[in-house]
Amino acid sequence: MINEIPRVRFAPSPTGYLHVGGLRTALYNYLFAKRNNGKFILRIEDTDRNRYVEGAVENLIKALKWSGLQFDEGPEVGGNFGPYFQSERLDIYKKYADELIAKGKAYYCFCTPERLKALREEQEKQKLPQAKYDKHCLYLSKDEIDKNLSNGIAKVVRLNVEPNQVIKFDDIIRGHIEFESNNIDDQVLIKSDGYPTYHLANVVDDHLMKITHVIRGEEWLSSTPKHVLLYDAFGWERPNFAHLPLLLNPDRSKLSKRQGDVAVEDYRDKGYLKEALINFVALLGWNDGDDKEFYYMDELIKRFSLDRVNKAGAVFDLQKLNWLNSEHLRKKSIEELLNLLKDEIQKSPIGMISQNFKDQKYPDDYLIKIIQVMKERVSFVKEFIDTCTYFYEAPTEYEHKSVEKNWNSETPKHLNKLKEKFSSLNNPTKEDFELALTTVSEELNLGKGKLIHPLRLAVSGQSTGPGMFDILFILGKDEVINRIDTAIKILAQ
RNA sequence: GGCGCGUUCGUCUAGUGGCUUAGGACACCGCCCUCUCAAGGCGGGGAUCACGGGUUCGAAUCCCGUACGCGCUACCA
Repeated sequence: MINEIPRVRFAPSPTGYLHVGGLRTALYNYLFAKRNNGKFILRIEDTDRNRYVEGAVENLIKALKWSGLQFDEGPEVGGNFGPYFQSERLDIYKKYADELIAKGKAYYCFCTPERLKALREEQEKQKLPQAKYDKHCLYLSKDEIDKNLSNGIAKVVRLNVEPNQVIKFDDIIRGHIEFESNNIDDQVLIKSDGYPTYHLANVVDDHLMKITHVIRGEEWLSSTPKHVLLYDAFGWERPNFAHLPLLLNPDRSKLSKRQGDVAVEDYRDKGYLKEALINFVALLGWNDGDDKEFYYMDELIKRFSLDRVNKAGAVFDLQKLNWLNSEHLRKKSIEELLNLLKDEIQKSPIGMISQNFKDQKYPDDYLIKIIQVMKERVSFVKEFIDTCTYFYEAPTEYEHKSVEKNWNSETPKHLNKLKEKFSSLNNPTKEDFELALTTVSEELNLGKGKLIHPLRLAVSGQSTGPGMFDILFILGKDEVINRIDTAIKILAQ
């Protein structure tokens, strides 16, 4: 055990998408593995045939890869401990279930769903502290069992929980925990369709796959004693357990679909950077004991430790995610941003932008200028487009409030004057534009602001944005003059 | 109902018995900067550390109880 290399697994059931809570669990497993030179394994827990979803595994793997959580063993990449789909390991579970039955640690149960239901109702009526299976089939004679078996009567295999035991284990995050076996049901291990339940499958697989640390959500804490019982029944060494606090909705219930987006894919599609999502989710339940909040994956790997994982659940706070997204966006190089922006423009639903891009009307150096002036003003890549569409298309409408405030009967005259001055410029720089405007303001004996605001509105249609001379420079002389002309025409109406 | 886990500003959290008049971040508010919007800088409000008892010279920190929240309680995972 001492020099064993750590092996951890992320074992989701394929529900169709990767839940952000699952992402956090996967991330902590991944970080733990990388930090300790161990292996990160992906295992698909697809033992519920009623919940089969087409394409779910592919989506899951895609989302995991997008997030940067590359697994060392699992579907597609293989490994020495496969298969990594539980649905392909049925014979293994059967073998171990048989072993348990032989040892008297498990038994066949032929009770019908109807009997079970009636039993539960009866127990409820009697106000028994907890509803449990009554071990009826444990006391079937050998002959009865054989007869039922040979007659093909539907059966399950149940764990034989001995009463009056105290089940103890240690959790890395929560410390020592005890359960009384009297509170633990004779859990079904093999369902009547021959598939195992989670409880059997995860124990068998974790043992066979040599998992050293079981790092999973807190919702599993209550069933851990069942797993412990299984390890003990098999005579296997128990792995270390670490039960992570839950991710919560704003109302502090378990994070769910009904109260917002829960799929990693949702966040990806909304334009969140994977770096930001990872950074954010890492901080939901873990910190390094200092004030650092901005992390890249490699830094997380260096710093992560299960000892510093919190016990209490954490609310998924979008505002902080947004902030981290803008932080990560700003740290990106121009080249990276250029590629991200180009991807985004192709998808742009605004006006002719996407088509113009395909017609190569936005050369790289043009986009780079936009990025340079907008970088400090955006939180999402798409905002390089939709908060400053005027860089891509001439404005077709002008912000109403700003029109009222900044355009008046004098404006056409001022704009004309500016147009004249700009016309005389030759390939003007930002400074040339500024000098020209300053000159006009002196000639007109007006404060610069009296010209800047109306002009900003004329060329951008908006009252907010980067420095106005930056806008002029990026648009270029001809475009600026065209837009001034348009504004003058509109003002004449 | 039973069992388990949890509880520090609205949110994420620091804090592991004296360094704490409980620190940081997000969000919010104000000021500065300024052609606007951001960014940045400065400042502000905001936590009787769930509550009640102990232990101790001293407790957010240790113990007990209570309350509240959450999770589990399936032939789901």
